[in-house]
Amino acid sequence: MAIKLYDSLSREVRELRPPHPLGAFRFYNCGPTVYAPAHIGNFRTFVINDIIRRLLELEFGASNVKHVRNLTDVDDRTIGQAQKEKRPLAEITKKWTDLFHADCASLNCIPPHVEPTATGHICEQVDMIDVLMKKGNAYRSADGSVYFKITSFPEYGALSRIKERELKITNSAFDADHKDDVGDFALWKAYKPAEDGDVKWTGPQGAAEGRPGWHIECSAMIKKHLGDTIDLHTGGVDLLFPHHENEIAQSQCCNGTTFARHWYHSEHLLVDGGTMSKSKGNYYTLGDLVTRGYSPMAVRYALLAGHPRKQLNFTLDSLHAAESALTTLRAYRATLPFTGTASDVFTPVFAALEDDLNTPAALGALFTIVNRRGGDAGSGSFDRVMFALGLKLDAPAAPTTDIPALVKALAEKRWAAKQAKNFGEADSLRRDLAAVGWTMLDSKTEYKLEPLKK
RNA sequence: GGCGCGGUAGCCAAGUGGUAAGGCCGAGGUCUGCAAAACCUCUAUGCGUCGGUUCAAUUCCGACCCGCGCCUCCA
Repeated sequence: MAIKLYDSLSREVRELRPPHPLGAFRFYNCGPTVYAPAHIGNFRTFVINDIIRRLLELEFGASNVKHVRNLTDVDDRTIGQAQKEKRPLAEITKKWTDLFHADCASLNCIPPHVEPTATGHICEQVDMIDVLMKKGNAYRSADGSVYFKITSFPEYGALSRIKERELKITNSAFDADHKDDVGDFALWKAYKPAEDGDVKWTGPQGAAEGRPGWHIECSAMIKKHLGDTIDLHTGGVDLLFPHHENEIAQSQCCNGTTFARHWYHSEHLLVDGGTMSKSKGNYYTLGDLVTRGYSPMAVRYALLAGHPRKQLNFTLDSLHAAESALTTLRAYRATLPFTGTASDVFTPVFAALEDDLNTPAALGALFTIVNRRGGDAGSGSFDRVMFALGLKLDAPAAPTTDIPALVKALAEKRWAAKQAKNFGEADSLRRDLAAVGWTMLDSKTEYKLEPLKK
């Protein structure tokens, strides 16, 4: 089968073309800015991109996919955070990079093959800016910054359909900058001692010391690690303009060829029907949800429960639903005969995924099959589905908690009473256990202790 | 103002020009001393409102109402 995916540039669902003859399928996904913990909205995008990665591997073979995702470790926000904490930039970005990696692992996201950083590619960025200045696509401003001249690129706006004249003229746009045109964007930002601390590098020829603008990093890292043309470029919708529009302008003017053959943008996550914000109290990181007793796998499931190109309303109830659904899948997996991957009972699930990444339809198809039982479903074919969705069923439903001695003692007592068929006492002890927040799950020969769910 | 998306059962959420996937919750049942798990059954004559096209519309068209996103560095 072929993977069909919406293309934001042509605005139609198109087949993802096979890798070009010279090598692997080149896939770039805009990564996080590492100045704070990523929130679950960020992870919606990364989980969706993880599904794309998995489908590409299934379609073209794992060795024929090259996946690159960057880390933005120098920009206004990272520098601002370093200044606020009065610590070196690298220390701040290392801390949040480590947490990001840990969260991705918890969510069972396959790491990209290359994870370049902006600070690790200053030369490459400067080189591109040099070329753009020489070609007349960029100019130095009075303060030594360098701007891209959007009128030099007639196709500017093709991706976002935003025309130059529609850009709002804000005060700040003219106050702080020295650009010729509101639409022009920074390739290089001149050093500002009051704001930038000690963060500065030697700039392009003729420019002041400073740091790269945000957009150029992706263009430079893509050029270095994937080449002048890539097969798929993805990110959240918010990046469509200006970030991706600007990437196209920079890369195509510099390289003189098509930048990305396919663009894909996932929609935002809403929480309780609205935008997440710290002030509304609906801003969640993965850590917040784990602290509340939800498993990372349930978070992943919940993030897949809506169509990636539609806003998804995330609620704590949806996490309950996800935990229950995963329990059902675990139980189903346990009933399957041990077999290879030959069966095609799960074809509808893959068909849904390959039809523009319809994850909710895929989950629907999966449960339809699960509920019907029968067919020649076996563990191998089922595990292949779980791989595509990235659902790890062997992960515990919730982190195990240490069992207090008191609870253990009560449980032993009740088990003894039950064995003696002293059911009155056994029931009474069950109530005592509930009072301290625990419950006993009996089987014929043994029991298990679990914390009571709220 | 410009560009774009959406309104489907208590909640979340697919989908189609021909009569509403799936998950959660809820109800009933089987099985367990009880509880839990598991399994079985049930749960939208209805898809924002009003018109139109059609043999047939939730699905196409128009208007309207409501919600959401982006419009210079937010995934």
